[in-house]
Amino acid sequence: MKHHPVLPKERILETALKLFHEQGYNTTGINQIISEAGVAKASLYLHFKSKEDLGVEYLKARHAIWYEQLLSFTNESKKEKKKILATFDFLIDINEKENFRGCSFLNMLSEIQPDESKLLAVIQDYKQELRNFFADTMENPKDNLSDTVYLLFEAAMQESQLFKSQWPVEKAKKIVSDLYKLKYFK
Amino acid sequence: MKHHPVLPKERILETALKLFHEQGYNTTGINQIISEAGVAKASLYLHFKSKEDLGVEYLKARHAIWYEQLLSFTNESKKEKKKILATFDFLIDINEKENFRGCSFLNMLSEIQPDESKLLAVIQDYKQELRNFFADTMENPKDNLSDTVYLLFEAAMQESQLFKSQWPVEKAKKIVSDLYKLKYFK
Amino acid sequence: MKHHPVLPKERILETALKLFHEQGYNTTGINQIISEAGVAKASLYLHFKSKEDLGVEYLKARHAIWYEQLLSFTNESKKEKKKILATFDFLIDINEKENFRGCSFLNMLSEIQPDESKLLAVIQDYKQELRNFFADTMENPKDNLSDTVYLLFEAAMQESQLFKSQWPVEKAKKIVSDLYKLKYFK
Amino acid sequence: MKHHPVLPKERILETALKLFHEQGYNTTGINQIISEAGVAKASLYLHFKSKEDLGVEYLKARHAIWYEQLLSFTNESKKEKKKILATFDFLIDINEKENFRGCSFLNMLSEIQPDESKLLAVIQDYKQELRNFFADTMENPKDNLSDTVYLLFEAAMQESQLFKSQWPVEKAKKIVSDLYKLKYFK
DNA sequence: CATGAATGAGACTTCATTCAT
DNA sequence: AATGAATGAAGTCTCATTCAT
Repeated sequence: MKHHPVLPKERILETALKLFHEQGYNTTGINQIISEAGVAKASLYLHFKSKEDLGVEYLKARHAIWYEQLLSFTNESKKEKKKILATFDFLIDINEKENFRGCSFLNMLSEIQPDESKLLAVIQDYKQELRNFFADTMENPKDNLSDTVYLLFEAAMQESQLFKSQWPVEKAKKIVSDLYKLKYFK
Repeated sequence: MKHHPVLPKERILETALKLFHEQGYNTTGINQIISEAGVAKASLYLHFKSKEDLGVEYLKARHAIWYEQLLSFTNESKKEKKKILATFDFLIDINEKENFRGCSFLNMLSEIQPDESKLLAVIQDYKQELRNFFADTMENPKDNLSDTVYLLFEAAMQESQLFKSQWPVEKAKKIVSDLYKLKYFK
Repeated sequence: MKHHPVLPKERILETALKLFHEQGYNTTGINQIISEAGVAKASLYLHFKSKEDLGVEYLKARHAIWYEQLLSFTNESKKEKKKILATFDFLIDINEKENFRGCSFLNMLSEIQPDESKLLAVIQDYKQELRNFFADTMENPKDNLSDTVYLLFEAAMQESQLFKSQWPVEKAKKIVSDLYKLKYFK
Repeated sequence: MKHHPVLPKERILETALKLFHEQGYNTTGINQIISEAGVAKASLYLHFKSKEDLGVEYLKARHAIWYEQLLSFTNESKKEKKKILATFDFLIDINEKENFRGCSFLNMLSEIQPDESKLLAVIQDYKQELRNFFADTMENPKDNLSDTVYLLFEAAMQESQLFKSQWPVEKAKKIVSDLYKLKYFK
């Protein structure tokens, strides 16, 4: 646990990234983080004002990674429908790689208290960004049809975590595909 | 804190019902529960083997209440479409009454660890029951179209908790209504 | 755990006999006893005034069993030396059967507090009885030579528990045998 | 309870040394230790991983003190016989000073469970060291005669704790003295 | 910049005992 | 004679945070 090449701050964030996602925010204690990061306790509080602050940085880092992966899936196609359907392929991929741990942001949402408003604001921002992504990707801006996809996407993530199965993703993908055929999205 | 009229076991469960739902499972300690229930600590462990066991009983009680309320909304109509749309009215009602605390079951899902398998099993059971409810309510059994509604319903709950707003429910309800008009559900 | 043929009081004592000896007095809780005996908690306090009282009854019952086994070994011979040496054979036998749990009385001695005087008195009585047994078995009353055997016997029990090995018993037996040859015991 | 001069870790160990020896290991709770040491609970767990670990440190510290006292008694003589007999004088002294609390190591032996293997290993080590001390002190290595003394020494400690009396020590000492006269030890 | 020591508050669980039925 | 419910006290251990160095 000693003499890592990277800086303490990075090690802390990396470790938090792993543990908060795998075990949850409340379940992961400061002690486990510093122990696995190989860092002194005071060092954590030197770089992060509080656990909530570390939580915020965790969400930021997680968002960056998550979003990049999403784009790498959607950027392979030019057509709207293919781009949209590719988002569900991304979910299948991440479910497999991360063993159905679901959405980091929704998971933290369930854990936070009313007084942890910083965390809530960050989560809302990133989810709004995802809504915007779907809206921007879909050509027809009329009537927020993109939210249909957004809601199905969110449900797919949540339900595959719940049932530890890919069926919700596959079903959501099929629903979206059918709706395209039905000209639901004009 | 003394001389309550009801039995200790009931007081414990009632208090847990309130606190687990309002504050979350991990955030709510055994001490707060017994203090607010006006009961000795050993009394809790007399009636519930562990906190996880109390959590299971909480989910059972919550399910009973929740499901009854759902049915009271859907039973007001005879027609399928109206029944289905009424489920979203139920969400709007409960969001308002409970200040957007979202779904007890999904919230707990985010908090539990792999070793708390009893809790996961209970959550999965109740969600499967909800899936079955939609399937049974919708006449056309072909192709599990009912899961479209199920997924939108789940997303509506989750997203209204996230944004502290009714728009996801209203949007989901409109989507379902439009799909009926489009003959999506045959 | 239900509908045993024997009386509750007997079941409690039998269970305590097993558990106190195997696990120790303080380590064994009242709850485990009643659970394994299949008896209500109040039933225990109906038949035994307190845990200490149950402890006293345990020592009595244990003594009866232990002493009977000891006599069954010594009664096989008529000669003093053979009788004495047989006591060590008894130790070897009981060590094997009970997996080196040592002496119930000395074990409890280590656990009791100054205020548990009833237990101490019982232990002292039974150990004095053992001293008397050696004194009565050995013909020559002069100078309490029997205490040499008593002390070696006690040490053999204690040390075989400590080292989880029969060597202390075998060594003690050999020492006594040698002393006989040396005419130490006249 | 505040502003003690020595470091918390030392105060904890000192207090444990006193309480474990006087009251026993299981009977002495962590709460009493920190209360009498004037230290926060978390401080105990900062310096000692668990109660068992504190128990190990207690045994180490106890051994150091005990052994030093033993040597101070035996080092006063050059001759083997006098050295050996001095060990029993040491027992008489410690019995008096410590009010017949017996041997810390044997007392803990009676309390520990099979899963507390660290403690058992430490106890066995120190007792083996004592065996070696007798073997090294006695010139004639033939036939492990030193174990005769070791066993009598152990019994003397145990039995004086049991009977709250010096007679077992005095008797053991006399036996050893007689054996020297008998040329038992060659 | 980095650290190990120290802490108050609280986590979950079990103790031996009593009481009303 | 027998029981299950109820309890105050205590059990071991961990929480997020601060401070002097």
